[in-house]
Amino acid sequence: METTRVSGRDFDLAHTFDCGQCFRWNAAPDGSYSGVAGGRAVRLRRDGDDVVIENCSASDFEEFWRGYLDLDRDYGEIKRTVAINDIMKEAVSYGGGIRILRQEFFETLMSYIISQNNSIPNIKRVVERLCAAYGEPVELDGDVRYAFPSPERLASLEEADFRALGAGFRDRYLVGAARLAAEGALDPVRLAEMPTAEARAELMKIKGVGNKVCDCVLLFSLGKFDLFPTDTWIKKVMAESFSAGSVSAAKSEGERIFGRYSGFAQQYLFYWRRENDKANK
DNA sequence: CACCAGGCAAGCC
DNA sequence: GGCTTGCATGGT
Repeated sequence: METTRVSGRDFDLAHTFDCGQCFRWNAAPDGSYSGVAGGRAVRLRRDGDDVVIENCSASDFEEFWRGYLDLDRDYGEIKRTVAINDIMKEAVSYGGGIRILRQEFFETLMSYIISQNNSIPNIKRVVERLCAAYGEPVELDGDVRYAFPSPERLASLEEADFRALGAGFRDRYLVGAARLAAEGALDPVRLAEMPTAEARAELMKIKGVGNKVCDCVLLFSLGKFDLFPTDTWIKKVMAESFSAGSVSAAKSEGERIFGRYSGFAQQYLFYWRRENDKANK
């Protein structure tokens, strides 16, 4: 099996894949993580100071994984810049191995529509069922995995099909988004080139996409790092530690303070606050 | 049994 | 603009 070796500097597998940004990566008992993206299935394993990507050829790496894993970015500089106070130092120290994955646009859009008023384990279940039912099979270690389905494939589904996967009331949003994407009305290249505010206005026209889902899609798939997605956890931490008492205040404060690094700061805070809550229960 | 989960749209003011 | 309510489903 072909493997590719990369630097593990500022790159921790658990931080990156369990920080809540993605829904299709799973830890094995040995600490490795496997997942599917870009129509490719791989396993990642730490080896000393390196990370080894299994089932990854040199061309797979250059064409896809280098960008997906955001390996050309200097996270040291980002962490120094966002560590502006004790809370941020704590959060950065806790999740210092997070990298913001550059996920595929359509998958991210559909996954975050599913995420609304839902729990992370359930989001993962529904997305996995969607892939198993309608995605192309991909092999890893003799196992069959499934790629995220294309817009064209999902555009042929009805509300009842999404409902059957456990999507609940989000079924009509998913139908609408899949059909828009299949029509070519949502061009990720064009959206990525647009200024953040314009891209937001464009995405928010989709039923089922509000402020938070919109910001997550733009941050986690199109590299709009100047956004500070504000969910229930970020609302909590911004109220507790930055005296920003409402969702709108939390978002505008976060973006004012962290600027072009808002998305990184948000993810350190989210991971730190949510994991600490789990630990204290 | 309630209550919550990486929210949102619609209706109201 | 901001505030309230209903919403499918599964877990605690």
